[in-house]
Amino acid sequence: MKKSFPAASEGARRRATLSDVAQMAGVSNATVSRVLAGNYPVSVTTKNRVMRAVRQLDYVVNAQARALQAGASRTIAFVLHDITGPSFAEAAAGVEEEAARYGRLCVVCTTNGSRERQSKVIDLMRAQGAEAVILIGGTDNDEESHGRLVAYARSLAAAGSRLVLCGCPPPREPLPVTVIDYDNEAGAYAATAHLLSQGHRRILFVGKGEGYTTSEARFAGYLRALTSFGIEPDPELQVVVDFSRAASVRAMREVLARQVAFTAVFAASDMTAAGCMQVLREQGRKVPEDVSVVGYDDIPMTIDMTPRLTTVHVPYRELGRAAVRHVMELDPAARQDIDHVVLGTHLMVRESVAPPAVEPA
Amino acid sequence: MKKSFPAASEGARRRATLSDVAQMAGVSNATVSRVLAGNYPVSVTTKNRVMRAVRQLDYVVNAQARALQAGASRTIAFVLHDITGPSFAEAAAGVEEEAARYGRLCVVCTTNGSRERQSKVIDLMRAQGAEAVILIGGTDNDEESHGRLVAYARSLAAAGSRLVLCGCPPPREPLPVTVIDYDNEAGAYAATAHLLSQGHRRILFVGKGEGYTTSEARFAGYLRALTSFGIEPDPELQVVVDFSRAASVRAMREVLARQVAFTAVFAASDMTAAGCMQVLREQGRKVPEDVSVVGYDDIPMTIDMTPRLTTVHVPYRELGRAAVRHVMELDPAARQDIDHVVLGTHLMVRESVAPPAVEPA
DNA sequence: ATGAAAGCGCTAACAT
DNA sequence: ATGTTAGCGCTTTCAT
Repeated sequence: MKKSFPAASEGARRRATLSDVAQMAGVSNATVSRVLAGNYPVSVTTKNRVMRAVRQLDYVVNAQARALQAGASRTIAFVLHDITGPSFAEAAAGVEEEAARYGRLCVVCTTNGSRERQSKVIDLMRAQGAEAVILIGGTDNDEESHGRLVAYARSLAAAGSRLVLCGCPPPREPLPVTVIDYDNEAGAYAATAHLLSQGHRRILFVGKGEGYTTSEARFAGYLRALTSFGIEPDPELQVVVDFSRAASVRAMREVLARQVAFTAVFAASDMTAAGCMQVLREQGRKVPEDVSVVGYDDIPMTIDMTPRLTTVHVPYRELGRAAVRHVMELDPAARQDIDHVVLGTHLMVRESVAPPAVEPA
Repeated sequence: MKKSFPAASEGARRRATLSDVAQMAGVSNATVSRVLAGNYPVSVTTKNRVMRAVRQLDYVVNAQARALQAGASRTIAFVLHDITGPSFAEAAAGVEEEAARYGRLCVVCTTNGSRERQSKVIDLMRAQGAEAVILIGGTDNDEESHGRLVAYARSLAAAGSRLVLCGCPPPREPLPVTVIDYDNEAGAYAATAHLLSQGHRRILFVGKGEGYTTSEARFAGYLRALTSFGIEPDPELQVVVDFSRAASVRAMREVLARQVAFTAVFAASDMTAAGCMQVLREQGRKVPEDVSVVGYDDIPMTIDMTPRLTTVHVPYRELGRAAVRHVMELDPAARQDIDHVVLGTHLMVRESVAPPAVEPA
């Protein structure tokens, strides 16, 4: 005997309000509010009556009404290109985790790298009254992007919110912004130096994305390591591609076809490394016997690659956490300056690097 | 000369309201509202004056106020265990993508599998007035879990919202719920049948999570395939573990230590498969020459595994999209019944399966 | 074409 | 300890 349930058969019933509770409990609105907030003395008997009504009506506050009255919405916005990227997902987890700890809601928006969509999202978040808007990922390193960032920071600040930049360098001018960065350059230096100290001299850099901050910093670290080992950088060894897997596959095929000589690859991201390794395997070049490979990001799948990928660990989860924590703990009075944090990176040595093979005579 | 910017130096200034705009433009609130909504005739000159004020004040609506007035909040909630799992991330992307298409905001909450946290999150979402609450992932298959789901569905429905279950079987009783499922059992059947048709007879099933819907359905498919090939299931070949990588590594080591004989592994998830392959490799067993392996989920990293993993493709992104679409397009009047959709799964044949090696004489 | 005013659900000051 | 009331920012009748 299936008994149909009243709620559904009545369709979308009006949700219970605080007044409903008050009426049922025979008290005033204020009393109900006080019972729920628990920040004010209320007699035990009334409290019980109110709580019974709350349960009976299955009442929950209207967050909109509360936010309107409070003038703040207890939400954190997280804006990224694509939640599917493992490193972004990791950062998102950090943000969500920490937001939950502070009792904040976490709104996620993706932009697919579209500037237009980014602007729209920022406005949406201002409309929401988000306490912070966390932008993750490197940015384009041109005047126009910088200008947009400045505008975002200011309009957000003017509304009592705060822009947080994750994983990109701080703007050059004073701006009400929090920057949680990690040491991209040092990680790249360490990775390259590792290769050099194994004896590699011709190291292919794959992922020289021009005008993109993350990419530029990694490339800079590569260059610095080369220089400090007294090696002249060779433009032929610098492959310009974005961080996508597909792009690196294409690029790597092209490099191999051109017969460029190299004994090691420093891929600017693990995805890039995955693409390179696929092509190397296709062409019968063994990693690390024939070619050593180092990646960047230390995404979880690196340990399932064969050989396990040596890569630069980036603390993405902590990046997300720190972003939230900094905003939550920042004294709103002291908010005008740039608030800049740099997290460390370090090399994870695994199995994709070996000394270069001796030249066949 | 660094000019300091006014907004920041004044600290968190009050954000501009519609009244501010009205005042600056010298019109009434109603007029501003109408200009912004664009759903009402307004003279061109007034419109221009209003728009100028909007730009000058950098005004954006207060979403809370609007939602309060409208009685609806244009947000979709997405609740999952852990955003870091590649398949969940994929589904999340689908939800976000489709939500954006409908102009909805997407709130993400993780529960880490805690029931307590799940309840809290549901209430939070009721408070937010989310139009839909999408729960993704299998559920425990016990009375208590079922009871919770019933309660969620009803209280959400009572508030004009809707519960959407993604990737789990529909509840046994009529309930105001939308279920977007995929054919777990058929996928498992196909995977197992593939192995069987290659000649494998002793197939290890890793990931028999007891009382967990996803796991049970996959196991059922395995069993059915065995039966239809006239093979007696062997309990020794059924390994009980959750879907985590770490658990499968432990389990696989234990199985190998026990010297259980098998020529193929059907892992109930790709993560499980990754763990199994790691252990197999550690112990010098080649895939697929010595042991064939099939996974489940088809997460992106499967193509970077060596050998590339043969696995069952699950349309996670479409799952997320369908969840949103169904709620958005459902006539609220027709909302009482269970709304059930089943998406298909199919086998992705790659390189981790080969016929079993001939017994060494 | 525009304005005045009520009210969405809640909290907090101000009574009592 | 409890009630009354104003108002958060917006949309939307109802007037004009």
